Amino acid sequence: MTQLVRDAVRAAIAAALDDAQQHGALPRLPGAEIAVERPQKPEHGDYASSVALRLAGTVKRKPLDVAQAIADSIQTGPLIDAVEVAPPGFINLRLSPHWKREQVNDILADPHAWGSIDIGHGQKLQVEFVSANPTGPLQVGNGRGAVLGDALASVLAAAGYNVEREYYVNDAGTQVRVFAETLHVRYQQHFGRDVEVPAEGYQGRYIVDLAEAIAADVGQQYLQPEGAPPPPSDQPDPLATEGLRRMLDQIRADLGLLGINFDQWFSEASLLSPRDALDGRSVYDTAMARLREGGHVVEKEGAVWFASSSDDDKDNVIVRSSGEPTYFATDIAYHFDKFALRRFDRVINVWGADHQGHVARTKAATAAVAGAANAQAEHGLEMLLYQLVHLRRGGERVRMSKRTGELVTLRELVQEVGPDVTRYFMLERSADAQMDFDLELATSQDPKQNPVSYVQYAHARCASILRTAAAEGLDAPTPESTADVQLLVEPTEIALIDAMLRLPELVELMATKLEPHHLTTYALELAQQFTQFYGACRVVDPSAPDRSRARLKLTRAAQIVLARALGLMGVAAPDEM
RNA sequence: GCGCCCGUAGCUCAGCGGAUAGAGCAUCAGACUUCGAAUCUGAGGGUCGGGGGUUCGAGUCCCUCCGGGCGCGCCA
Repeated sequence: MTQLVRDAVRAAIAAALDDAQQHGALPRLPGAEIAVERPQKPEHGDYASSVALRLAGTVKRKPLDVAQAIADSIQTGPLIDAVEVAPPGFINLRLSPHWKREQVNDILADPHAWGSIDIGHGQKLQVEFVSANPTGPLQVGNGRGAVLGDALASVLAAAGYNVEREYYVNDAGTQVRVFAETLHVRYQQHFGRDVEVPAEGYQGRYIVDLAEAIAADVGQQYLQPEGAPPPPSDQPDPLATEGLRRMLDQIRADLGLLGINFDQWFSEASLLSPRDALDGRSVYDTAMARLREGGHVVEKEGAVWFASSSDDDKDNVIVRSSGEPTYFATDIAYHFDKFALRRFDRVINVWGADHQGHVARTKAATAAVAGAANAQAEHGLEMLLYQLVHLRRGGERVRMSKRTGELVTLRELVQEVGPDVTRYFMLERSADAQMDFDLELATSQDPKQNPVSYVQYAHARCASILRTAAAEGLDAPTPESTADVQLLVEPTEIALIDAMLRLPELVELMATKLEPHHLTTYALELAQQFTQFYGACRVVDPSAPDRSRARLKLTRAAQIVLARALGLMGVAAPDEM
């Protein structure tokens, strides 16, 4: 776990501000927020604060004077080496190079800890993502949610949360019924019966394949007598169950190809079955009872509605006039389960932007149904929306729909370009950015020109240098090594250390704002800094063994941090390419 | 019509209210007897969609217009 350097810098400035007021260099002020940032230009130091610019107005002094008064009181020491004031009123701080070099030893001391911080305090946090209906294979668009959710979960774990990854399996409701009907038709067609897929059924080829695979394995055992009426929907349907099981297996395998594994596959249908812990009632019934008791339910027009107390939303139907619950109703029960029964402190649902209209009502309903049992239900639910992926093939837009059956599956994409490129590409853009995925471009892309290979190459090169050093008989850069990191004085060496030092604060930023896409930019910059160091500094040099051993430590540290950045993205960190 | 998101270099996109707006790709010019050339060095390329406003300071915040995406009470 790493204490954030920025916080130490901020504390030093706060103390200086306090000190300047005590000595009368500045008038008494109400507590001001101290903004600390990383300047873009190296000549502006490692950290900068604009606090003087903000205060100048209220104390009616020139910004530069205020900055100077604060700067004069900043204590330099082992961490802060120099303080400068720059127009129009910035305070620029430089960290001690000696301290920076020592951080290399810290990175080596606990390779798995670098980049881990503790803003989560072990709070129980769930990231729910993908959650695509198990009525068809995953699409390219699902891949974006998959990659985003998985990287976010990794980032939050690095930030000190106790993270669970969950996939909500919609194995109940309308879509499953349509899936079952279609599957029955295809299954019967396989045995030569003259039946048609209903108009609202799934037209896709994959469901024919599924029916044939089942028929090949089990024969005719699910065949109903010819012309028999369809079984009532509340009866178990062995063919549908088998079909769903196989679809889920395929989804699980597809996600496995991307290196994504869930802790929990949560069944929607399980919300409807009785539970001993709830006195034999289902989660669904319990949640609905809570809603009624809380006065959140109104009945009108023959249906049951969730009465919104928020201005953002209107009333929404939870039980249709037909008596059937809506998707929203089971969703309320699901979130009741998350907060009231499983007691998560925070839940982040990663949703496609087409679900934007559900955000307000789901939050309101969650607070209403679970707020009494778990206060976190009031504000602990957040939705991370990602814009949908538009596929193109050349200039042509590819329309996707499970129902019409024109599909570009995630599996096809991953098999074509590989999991690492898929993940990196999906992660490169912010969730808010619309994304065009040109299949022609993606599949023809020269791997040599891919940013992900560049980063992986830097990692592999670290490994290669370490191998060469071992062959030359130089001792390994272990934490016990007596190599002196203070010999790292070249500009490219310090720049590389600077890049490594940024990771903990980046993790904090990503975890706070739920923005894992910064990882790609960071990984690229880190790889560039390493490559520049490599170009400027000979590491394995028998004529200068002490310096070689110091640079080996730096190389090993760079490998560790590159591996961590790649690991958070879920991208492989190979020792050879 | 209303709500959310987007508009930044030729292309794809970063950019926590701060200093001369960045990267990758593409283009052009150079660099391998040297630890991995899947590399490096350099160059060109921008009225940050338009217009107002707030601020010491706006690509970033507010208003408005234009363009694109998604959604809008008994689908999921």
